[in-house]
Amino acid sequence: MSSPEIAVEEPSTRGPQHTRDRILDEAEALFAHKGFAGTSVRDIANRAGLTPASLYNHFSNKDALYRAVLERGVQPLIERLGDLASSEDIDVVGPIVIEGIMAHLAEHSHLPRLIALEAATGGEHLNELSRNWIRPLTDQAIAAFKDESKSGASGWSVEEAPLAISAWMQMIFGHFSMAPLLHEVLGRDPLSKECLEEQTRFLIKLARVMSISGKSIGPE
Amino acid sequence: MSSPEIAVEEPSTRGPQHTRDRILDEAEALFAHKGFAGTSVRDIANRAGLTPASLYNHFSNKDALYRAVLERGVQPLIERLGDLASSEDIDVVGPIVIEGIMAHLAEHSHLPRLIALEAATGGEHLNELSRNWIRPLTDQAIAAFKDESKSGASGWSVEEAPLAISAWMQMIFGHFSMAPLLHEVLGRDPLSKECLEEQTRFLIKLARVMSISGKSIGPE
Amino acid sequence: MSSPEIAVEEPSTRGPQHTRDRILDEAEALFAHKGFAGTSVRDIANRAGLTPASLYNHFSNKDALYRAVLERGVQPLIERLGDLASSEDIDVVGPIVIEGIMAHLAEHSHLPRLIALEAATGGEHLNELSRNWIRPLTDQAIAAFKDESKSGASGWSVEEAPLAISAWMQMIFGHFSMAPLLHEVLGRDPLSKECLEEQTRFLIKLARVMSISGKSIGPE
Amino acid sequence: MSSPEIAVEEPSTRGPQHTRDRILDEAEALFAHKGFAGTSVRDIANRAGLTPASLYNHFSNKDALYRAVLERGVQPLIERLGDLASSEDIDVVGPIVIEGIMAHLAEHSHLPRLIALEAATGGEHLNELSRNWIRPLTDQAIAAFKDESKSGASGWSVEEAPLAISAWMQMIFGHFSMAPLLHEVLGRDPLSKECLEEQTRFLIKLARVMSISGKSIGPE
DNA sequence: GATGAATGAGGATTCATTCAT
DNA sequence: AATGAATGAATCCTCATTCAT
Repeated sequence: MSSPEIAVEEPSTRGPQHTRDRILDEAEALFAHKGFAGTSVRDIANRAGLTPASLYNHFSNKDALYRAVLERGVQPLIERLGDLASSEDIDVVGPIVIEGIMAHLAEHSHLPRLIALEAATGGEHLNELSRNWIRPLTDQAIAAFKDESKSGASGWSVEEAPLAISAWMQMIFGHFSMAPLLHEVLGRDPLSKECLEEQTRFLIKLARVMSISGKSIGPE
Repeated sequence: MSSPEIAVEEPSTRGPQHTRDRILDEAEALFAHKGFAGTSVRDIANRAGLTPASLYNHFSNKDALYRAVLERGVQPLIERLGDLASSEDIDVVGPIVIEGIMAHLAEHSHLPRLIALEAATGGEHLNELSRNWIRPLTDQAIAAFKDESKSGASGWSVEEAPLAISAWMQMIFGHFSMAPLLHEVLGRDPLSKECLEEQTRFLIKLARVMSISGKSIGPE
Repeated sequence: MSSPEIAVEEPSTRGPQHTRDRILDEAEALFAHKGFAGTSVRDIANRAGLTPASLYNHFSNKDALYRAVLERGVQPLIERLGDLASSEDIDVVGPIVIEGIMAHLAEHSHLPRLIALEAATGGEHLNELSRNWIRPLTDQAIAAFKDESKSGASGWSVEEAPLAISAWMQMIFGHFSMAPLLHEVLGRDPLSKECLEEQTRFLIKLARVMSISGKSIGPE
Repeated sequence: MSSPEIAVEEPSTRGPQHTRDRILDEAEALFAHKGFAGTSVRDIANRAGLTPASLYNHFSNKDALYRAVLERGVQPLIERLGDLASSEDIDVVGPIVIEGIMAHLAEHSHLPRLIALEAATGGEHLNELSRNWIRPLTDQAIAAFKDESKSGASGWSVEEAPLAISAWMQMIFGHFSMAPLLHEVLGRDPLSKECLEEQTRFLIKLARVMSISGKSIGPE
């Protein structure tokens, strides 16, 4: 139940760095490591250098804290993805998007785990999480995929769009959310710089394979 | 914290069907839905028609119960996979393996969620889980992939084997472990019969695409 | 909480040696080591090679078992003491009584601890314990002491009889009931053969000192 | 299991008198009456006017609480004894020491019972109890006794020092630790003022007898 | 903003005991 | 005579939360 590797992001500014942020940092790390139920308010508070009672000066609830963590973490991720994806030429943009996502997730590796936990358990916040954040994104991606498949260039049918997007989501998120398992199974830390680069290259290559070769094959 | 949809597998034979199995059934469902920490022994016991105290006549611990759930669930899965995968012609076997896995997971959809939770949190049992069950499987799959890539047929290099296997793992497991999220995002239940069939067809097609077209492209 | 040194008296006749006695043996040892509340029926049963349920075929409750232990242990002790003490010439008998008591207690060292626990806590059974067993004994001893002091030989007054008897009781019982503490404090095991012999000699000498020198001093 | 006679030391100042001390008071009384295992945290808390949960704001453990009780009780006792015993002329000081100890124990009669329970069961804390508190004291007493016996004045040999000290310890502590039993057996409350005075006089007399008459007798 | 103290609800687990087999 | 399974009550302790200071 111990998880020693949880790093304090900015230990330099211990006192300031606005308490609220310190709480959010620790909460994010703990929620990602132990899930909502497995994380105690006391743990979060103590790690942030506070009494549990003091924490309630900043967040009204454990639940509100959790939501705040989710929002603070997910919002910029989504924005970033939105920025990256809102372009035209998929062939050109694809690699850039993939690289961008991977880089961002690498720097905020708690998030995919957080989302994976929510996704698997169907937690209470899954609803707003999916409605507010993820759904807009996937809708956008699905639309883009459909555009391309309609043009007949890819070899994938329009109906396959959700499946393809889902598959990509899983491959990208999975690399981070299952990092502890992959580390044990593959013998390498998926979050290490080189491993991330490899994975990024692999995904880019896969994207190319999927988009090009679909043509020459046709539906089944 | 709501979990209305948890089904009792065989409500017909309430009394018999040996208590121990009833406990394991309920525990599996609850652990998969709420995680280890989020699941109370009382809940499991009550659902199995027992007092918490009685449950301790069958399992010495919440932890031991969890391990038993894991083992009972994972072992046949792994065996099944092993059986399926131990054959020769990948082009022929591939689809069969994929169909087999998908069918099995569909019938035991708690497992992927259970594993995803363990994988994300790096729980205490992750170690034996990976060492005893998952690692043998991935090692086998990686070896098979390497064989094929060495023959030069696939267009993938030997070094990419772990990445590919990892990707496949995530796509297959992800479909189940993120089912609640996908349900919300895509508007369809990933566990519905038709959705499963589509997904299976999609993965088979993707496998074909990857193995054939890799050739005509080469490394990056 | 472990107490490894608890010996099984007769491991030769494991099966037979009438279960009931095996239970009593283990119960005596455990009650003496951990007190009534600190001893669980399960522990006793398991040590006796039984299921707790089976134990209830021999004793109707934990309490009845405790009483049985007390009785089986105390009765022969008291009888022995009674035999020893029912003689005339204190100067001659004294040493024999002391030796006898010490020898008996040495062989049943659980008893003094058991009694000390009851005595200190004023447990529920203290009443019958004192009324039925101890009181008759002390009354007898007090009477003997009074006889002697009346004769003017000892230098102790009649009123001091209870105090003297009490003191002797404490010295003799204390050597056994505080054995664990004395072991730590004095660095020697009070139950070892040589230590017992020393203690016996010391007490005999003390008895002589008390009975003789009282004369030459007088009441304060 | 009944313990009707437990007195609340200072019921006057119920609210204040710092909660922590109230807890310690009640815990001391209960531990002494029922032993560690027989005392429930709930009981202690309720008697101190608290919820069990609140008690944990003051002590992290039942065990920690027990240790605190032991320390708070034993420390001043030991200090007192140390003060009393650190003087020169045994013939003069002896009575003063005995009176001092008896008076102190009379006012803190829980302690001897507490120690007797630990001593009899060889509890987990016996080790530090003996090492930190009791051993220093007995060592000092033994040294003093040896000094005297070396001077040839007492008639006791140096080797008998531990036995003598042990005997005295048992007589003094025993009077309090076996108080409930003695009350039943002797028909008088050993903690009553007159009984205490008698016992004190008796012990002083006994000390005189031992130290003086030893001379004229010699070793056996 | 921070905290010590308080608390009701609930956590896992053990207890002594029963009963059908 | 022995046992596996069941249970209500009690065990110690943690939880999220509140409130006066």
